[in-house]
Amino acid sequence: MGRPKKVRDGDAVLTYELIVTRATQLADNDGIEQLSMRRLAADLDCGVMSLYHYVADKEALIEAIVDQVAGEVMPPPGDLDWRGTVKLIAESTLEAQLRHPWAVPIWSATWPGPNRFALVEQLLGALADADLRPDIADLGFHAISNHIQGFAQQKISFGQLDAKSAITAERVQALVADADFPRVVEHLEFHRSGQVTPDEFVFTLELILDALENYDTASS
Amino acid sequence: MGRPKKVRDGDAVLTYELIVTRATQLADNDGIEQLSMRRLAADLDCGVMSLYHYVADKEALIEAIVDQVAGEVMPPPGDLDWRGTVKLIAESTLEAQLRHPWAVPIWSATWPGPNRFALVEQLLGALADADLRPDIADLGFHAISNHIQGFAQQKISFGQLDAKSAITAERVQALVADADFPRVVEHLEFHRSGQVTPDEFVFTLELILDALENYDTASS
DNA sequence: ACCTGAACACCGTTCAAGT
DNA sequence: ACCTGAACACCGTTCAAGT
Repeated sequence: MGRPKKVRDGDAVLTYELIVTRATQLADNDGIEQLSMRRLAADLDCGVMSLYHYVADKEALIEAIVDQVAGEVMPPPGDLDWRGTVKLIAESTLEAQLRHPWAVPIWSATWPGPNRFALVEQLLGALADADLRPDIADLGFHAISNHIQGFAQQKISFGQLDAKSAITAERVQALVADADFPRVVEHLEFHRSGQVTPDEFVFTLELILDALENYDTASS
Repeated sequence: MGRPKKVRDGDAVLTYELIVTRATQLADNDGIEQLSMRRLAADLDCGVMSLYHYVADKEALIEAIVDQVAGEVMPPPGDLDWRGTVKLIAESTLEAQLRHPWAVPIWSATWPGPNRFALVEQLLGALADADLRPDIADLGFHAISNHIQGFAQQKISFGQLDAKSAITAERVQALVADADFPRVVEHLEFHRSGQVTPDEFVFTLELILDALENYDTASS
């Protein structure tokens, strides 16, 4: 009788969801390079090896927390046209990624989990509604994905530029002082000064969608 | 008299270039996760700590080998129009990245070295020749960069799909069997079957360049 | 079924010391 | 200037053993 399972902190028991959630928080707070099985176990107040009953290895854990982020993306309502649907998916994905910057560089390099597959399914579905030529739809899917991915990475990189990090500030200084790459310096300044339109994300996205639509009508 | 420096393997002496080249080879052969300071030192037949006289730390080494890859990109000849220049830069960058797949996921996440800055400078220069509106040029720069980056990652991911790796094969099987994501499965099949046009890379690139040009002429 | 400590085979890097 | 071994503070994971 009584609980057969070990009880800790009231009713909390070691769980796949708990492990993944906690690991995500750890990555959010300290960066993903600080996430280790040992630190995670210490955080969860359990033995290191207990984790391996819920997760095959560290790689699987990383895949799980990336998919956790993918799970934060809002599913689009069903009553929008395809362009509106694509736009909502893109914006929501970007927001989720910016909430968890560590996920961005590994997003496309890790095997997708169920949440990310669901996301891809939604985007492919929206593009199917556009009735594009199959190869144009495929190209569009990748162009849109790349745009989201690249914009998130860009935002993160430029964000670190203005951050407290004295070492990058020093490096930017060196770059400007060298004067070997005037256009790069100008480009950095362009971004730093906030001259870039605040909604460049959807602006470029619309440009992509226009190109897809135009190509299709032009050739059919 | 005689050589003041320690000589190993005939005339070979420990050198920044030697270290970076060797590290790149190690990453090429065994993957970047196998690249450690200790293995690199063993490869170079020197003490581990000797490396630290040429390289600040492992992060600096990683930046150096990514920049080594950027250095393989062919500089475009000066007598082309801006579209031709952009196309050559893009193709040459893609080729270099596919020769060193490990560099792709970290490419945009690491601080650029001189070779990568030179590359950015060239691309910005080509776009400057196009006389686009500054914000369109900026957007174009990122769209083109994202396209190269995303296409390389895509190619690598799908490449690993057909590779010997039994574990991904198993996972694709599971995905198909689940039938939860019919469009994803269809999309995978589309790529696997080689239905995708072989030059989708330049095709999409041209679509981007068209969009840039069209937007500019339409609004000026 | 769930949990675990000890042990193994690794890491990057500091420090103090050699030539 | 260039090189280095020992030591420190970590890693992920196997294995054998506990409840």
